[in-house]
Amino acid sequence: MLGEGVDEARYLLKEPKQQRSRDTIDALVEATELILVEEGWAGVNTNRIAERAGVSIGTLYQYFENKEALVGLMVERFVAGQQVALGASLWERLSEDMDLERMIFELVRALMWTHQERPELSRALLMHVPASGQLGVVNVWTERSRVLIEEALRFKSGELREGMEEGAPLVAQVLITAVHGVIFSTLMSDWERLKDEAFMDELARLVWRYIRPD
Amino acid sequence: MLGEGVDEARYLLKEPKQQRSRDTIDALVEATELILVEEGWAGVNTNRIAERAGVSIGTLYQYFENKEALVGLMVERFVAGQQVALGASLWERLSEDMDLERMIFELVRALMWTHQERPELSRALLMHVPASGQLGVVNVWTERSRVLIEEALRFKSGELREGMEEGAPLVAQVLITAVHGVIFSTLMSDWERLKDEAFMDELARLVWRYIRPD
Amino acid sequence: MLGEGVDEARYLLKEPKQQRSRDTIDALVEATELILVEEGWAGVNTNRIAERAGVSIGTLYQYFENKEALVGLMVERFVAGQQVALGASLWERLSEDMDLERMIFELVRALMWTHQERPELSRALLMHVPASGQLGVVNVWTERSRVLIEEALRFKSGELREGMEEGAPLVAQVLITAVHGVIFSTLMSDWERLKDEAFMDELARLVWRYIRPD
Amino acid sequence: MLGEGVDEARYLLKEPKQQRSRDTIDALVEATELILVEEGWAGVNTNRIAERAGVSIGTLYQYFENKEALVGLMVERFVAGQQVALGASLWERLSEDMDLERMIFELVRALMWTHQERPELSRALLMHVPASGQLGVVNVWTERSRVLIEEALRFKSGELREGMEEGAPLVAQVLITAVHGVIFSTLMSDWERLKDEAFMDELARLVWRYIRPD
DNA sequence: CATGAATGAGCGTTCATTCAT
DNA sequence: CATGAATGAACGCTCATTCAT
Repeated sequence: MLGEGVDEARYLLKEPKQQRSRDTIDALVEATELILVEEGWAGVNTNRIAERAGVSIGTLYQYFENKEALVGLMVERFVAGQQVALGASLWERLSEDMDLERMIFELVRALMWTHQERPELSRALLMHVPASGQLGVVNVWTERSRVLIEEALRFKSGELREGMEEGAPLVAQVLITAVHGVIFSTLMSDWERLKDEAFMDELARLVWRYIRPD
Repeated sequence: MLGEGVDEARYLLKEPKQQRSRDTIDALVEATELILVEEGWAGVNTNRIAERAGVSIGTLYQYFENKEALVGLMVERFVAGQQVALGASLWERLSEDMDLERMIFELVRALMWTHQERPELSRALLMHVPASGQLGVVNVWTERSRVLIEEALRFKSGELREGMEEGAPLVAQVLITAVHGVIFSTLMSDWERLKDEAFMDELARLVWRYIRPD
Repeated sequence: MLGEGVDEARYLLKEPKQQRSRDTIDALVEATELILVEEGWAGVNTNRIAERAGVSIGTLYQYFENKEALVGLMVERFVAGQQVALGASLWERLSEDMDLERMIFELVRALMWTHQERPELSRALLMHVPASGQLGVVNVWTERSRVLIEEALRFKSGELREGMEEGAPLVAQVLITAVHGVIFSTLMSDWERLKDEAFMDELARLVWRYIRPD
Repeated sequence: MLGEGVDEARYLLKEPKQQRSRDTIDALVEATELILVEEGWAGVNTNRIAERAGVSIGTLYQYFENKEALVGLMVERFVAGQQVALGASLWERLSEDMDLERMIFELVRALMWTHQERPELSRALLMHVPASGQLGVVNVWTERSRVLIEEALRFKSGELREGMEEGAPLVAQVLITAVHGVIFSTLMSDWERLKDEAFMDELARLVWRYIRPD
């Protein structure tokens, strides 16, 4: 199965039982995202978040122990959402009879595509969240993607070059490191290029040439 | 020529004329670095910087218009220092009669080496400084490295595969994007691996297989 | 008559008619006591009281106009309880044919005994509740005890020294002031000593030597 | 020697070097006292203290790590001031050729006198400060007074009744416990009586009759 | 009636910056 | 020039209380 449930309770002081509560929490998380994107990390403060979410500051603290927990949930939701999107994208793009080269191209497109929908948020999170001590995010993000890709590649190890006998795991690792590395630096400098097909293909080619037999 | 002068005046309220002023500025910049590395961005505040530098807060504001300017100079110096180091490293490692494959390996090592001397500072800057609006840093860093590498590769375009006729510029771009991407994500997750030779060689192989003729 | 009815209605928004209401009120008062003893005055907040009492915050405000009223009732009940205990204790300990000296010793023991059952609550109330504006408590407490004692001493004025012709009222005043004074300062510093019999006897001796004939 | 130096540094973040700093600290401490007396503990908040002291809130936090430290210094100064006053008062009132009875009367007057100059502050501190966790204050206060009195009584043990052979220490203990007890409860109920000479004399008589030979 | 989600004034504290000495 | 005392806007957070359901 692709994607896994998110343990939101970890970030919440009490489980929301009514729809009203859930709406409040959603509004708070979305306000956090919005402010982060529009004003950067410096603008993210609890009073402003509450105001923007249309609730009082007291309400925020009914559901979240502190600012960190709220930001944590936002990040968690973002990462989880991207994993779901990645899973769905892979499901659509891949078929078992594809050869490895084609598959690599599709994997790269799928990976980049997850950052195209809300590139400003991807970027803002990448830039700002580490600064607030949520370093693990990037790692979790990377690790979960790696697992998805490894699964997708499971039956293709026969098409790898010599020296890559360990097969899918290693390819997944290389692929994810290179692709995420490129995504990260692109997000930081010129995120429009993430939508450039030629750029994607070039990146896929980088991976393919690395793993194909000589 | 490798490396270019740094326009420090851009960050300073007045040009330091005596050695004493220069010492004060150096102390402030170094204190900023130290605090950033030891306590993260959250610990970087002007009062603490001044205290650690052994000067009064008033003195800090004699030389810098605001906190941003001081941080800016620190970053600028760091990037410039790395460029000089990279230039020197390339100068040592490269010779004109190397073939392209060997050169790629040396280039990758040179690029990674610049982050090995003060990896905590590289990492801290990457993680924390963008958050304070110094986004350009990474780009400047990347761009300057790209120029250095392009220069080094100038006469090797004959050894590239077809489809890379544009030669050195493109290779430099790919190389720098991939390598920096990997460096960035490694700094964020597991910076000890930056010193792992096998890791460096694998990265060089990635690049080499991308650009070599079929 | 020993002890008088407590006017609980003064603290309640509406008279509880069913047992269920009375249980709710009791639970709230007891939760308040518990929290005060365990966490001090700082821990006493209405949300926590309601939670600990197992009712909703809204219910608390159905019965009490505000926090002060709830605390007031708790204090009132405590003081009233102590008066009843003191009355009962005197009833047990005293008999009409005792001489005054013996009576003094028994009175002192009775007074101290009322603070031995829940010394932490006595202490917590003494320390924390005045701070919230319930100053009168201590006076009421003292005054009611004085009345009880005065009654007990009514027929002993013949055994007093000269200069104490006013008899029981003055002795009661001195006794209560000295004993409560000592109880108060002992509660604040070293409440274990309240159970020390030698300590009680010394205190009784203090009073006795004061009032006895030369 | 009567009275001992106060370790104010324990409460301050940095030693005040200029008169200006000392004035600021004094203003803050006095503002704290004033607010405590006028509005009770509930009115004591750092913003108001700063405002009333005529300085900015930032200045308060230049000298005090937190609210507790400021309150601590105020209490410390008050207790120390009272000790000095008590010492001076004893010095004036006592002479070596006094008999014990006279001495007891003077001691009681001296003890009560220290609470007559600023009875509202004595009372406010007694009522409010314990509630904020500074319980030790009362004990320190009592203990220091006990030492002063013990010293004053040093050569009078010959005039005690049998059973008080331990002499001065025990008398000092009894005296201080009874007198402070009475002072405490009087402060809480009717502090005007602290100035009532007949009341003082009655209290002295209580003590004297306790310790005198039969 | 009971519930508990929501409110918001106000608290303790921080830190970039100014300015009298 | 250097100093460091002073400033004050703004932050994270609490808790007594209200009110729609």
